[in-house]
Amino acid sequence: MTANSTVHSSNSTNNSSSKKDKPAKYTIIKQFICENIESGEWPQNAKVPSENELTQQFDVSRMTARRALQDLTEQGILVRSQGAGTFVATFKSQSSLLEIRNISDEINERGHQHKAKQLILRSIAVTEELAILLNLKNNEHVFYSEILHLENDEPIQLEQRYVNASLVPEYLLQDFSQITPHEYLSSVAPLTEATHEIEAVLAKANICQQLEINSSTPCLQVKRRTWSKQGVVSFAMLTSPGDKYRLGSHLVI
Amino acid sequence: MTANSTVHSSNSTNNSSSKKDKPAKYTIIKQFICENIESGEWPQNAKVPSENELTQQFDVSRMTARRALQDLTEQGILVRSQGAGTFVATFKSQSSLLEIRNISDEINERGHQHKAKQLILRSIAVTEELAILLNLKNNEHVFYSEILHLENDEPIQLEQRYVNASLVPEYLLQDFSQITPHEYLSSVAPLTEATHEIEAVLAKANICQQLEINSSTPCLQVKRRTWSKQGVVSFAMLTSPGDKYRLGSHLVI
DNA sequence: AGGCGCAACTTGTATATACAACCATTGCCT
DNA sequence: AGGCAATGGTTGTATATACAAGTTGCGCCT
Repeated sequence: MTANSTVHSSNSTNNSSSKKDKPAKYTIIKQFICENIESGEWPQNAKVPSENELTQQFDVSRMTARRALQDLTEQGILVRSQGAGTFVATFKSQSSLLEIRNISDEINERGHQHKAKQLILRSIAVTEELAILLNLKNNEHVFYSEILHLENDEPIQLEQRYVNASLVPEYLLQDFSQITPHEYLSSVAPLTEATHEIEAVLAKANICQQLEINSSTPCLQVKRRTWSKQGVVSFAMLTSPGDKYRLGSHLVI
Repeated sequence: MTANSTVHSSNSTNNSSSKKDKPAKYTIIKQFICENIESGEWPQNAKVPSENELTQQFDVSRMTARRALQDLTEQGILVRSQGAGTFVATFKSQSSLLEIRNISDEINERGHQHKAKQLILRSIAVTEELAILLNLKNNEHVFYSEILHLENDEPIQLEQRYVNASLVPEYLLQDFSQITPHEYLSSVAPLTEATHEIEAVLAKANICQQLEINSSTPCLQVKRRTWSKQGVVSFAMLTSPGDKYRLGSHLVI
């Protein structure tokens, strides 16, 4: 059992600093540039230091300075022109589109009444597809909830949600007629990212039954994956009758 | 398919430009990777060659191979994990709502061929509804265009567009089998803002006929109003069969 | 059989260098 | 004065190298 020597295992935390938060050099340069733009020091169309100037200023190689400029260009913050220089972009694409909204907020904003009917709430077996969607590793569990949202007592949306159980272990204890899954998840694991796929489909028979529509009604189906810092939190499939519900978004370019 | 004189392929003419197009080495590697993914050779989650393997395979330096992988990672096509390798991303958003995109670019990015068929292009009478939508004052004219977009010769989207004639007086002179309305409007009056409404509907009979679908196929219908500095430039209604087209978006919060 | 550590591999960061392509300005020549 | 060529500065592409940091799996040892 090798109890003789103090097991200075590789995990001995020999690091003096509490966290190894030493940022990369190019991130420091990026911050420097962003701060100057934020503060208005460098207005739109202003010329920013060239790669060589940054190289001297920060005592880094040209490729490092270049990477900072390149990253910010890909973010749409800077514009580069071969031979001319690098400039602050004129349109700062602050794409505030598609904030992830709670359907209960939406309904309330219309002055209508929102109710939620919890149909299913349980742990389920992990299929291969689910493992990919939620980016699961071995032996992680998945919770499943099915909730019907009502607007003035009319079905407006069926929410089928798969949740990474290891990230949200107490999901099954919630009462989703009191709080929506979206609200609960946001409180437990704040969102950092989301992807949507939007399709027009004919819903399956069981969904049609819940939504009280006939099988030929076109439905808007949104598949939404949400991330927190820890990883993929949940995958939700939201189905709404096309004649009762629509999506809206506003994009400022 | 009736051979139509107004049909324009933006895929063929674009790539072989008159200039000498010696592509950069890293773009060749990117193409190689994309082709393998497109063809299904490398399915989702498949491991792609490491930087060192690409270095040998293409006889380039590691930084060049790296750039190819990096670029595709930033496009969301690949996923990289330090120590583990590079893999084909599980989710590739089909189109982004976060930027207002040209359907021809979308189709070309999928490696498919885009054609546009101009059905209608004329001045129309101003209804009250249109006056509200386009925020018209007195005696302003409206142009109307109807264009069918084809992906690999299959109808993919019907674009019905109303344009503020006083802001874009030369709209009727354009040939929209050569340039999409979106491209033309962007060049004349750069966008500053846009709103979308997304619905699932059953399309009207004449639209179904153009899209070559039957009347019970659910369609995704996007209504888009776009602004320039001068005001509302155009209102477009984009109708696509739900079984051929979907919208995607990626939102970083 | 099981746990542990090490080695091999992979990606991340960083430097130094070289040349090509492009832009804007300077200054010369007509 | 006007046109044109040279020049210096800037970004784009590419290579070679080095080390850090993370993952995986093999194999030794207990």
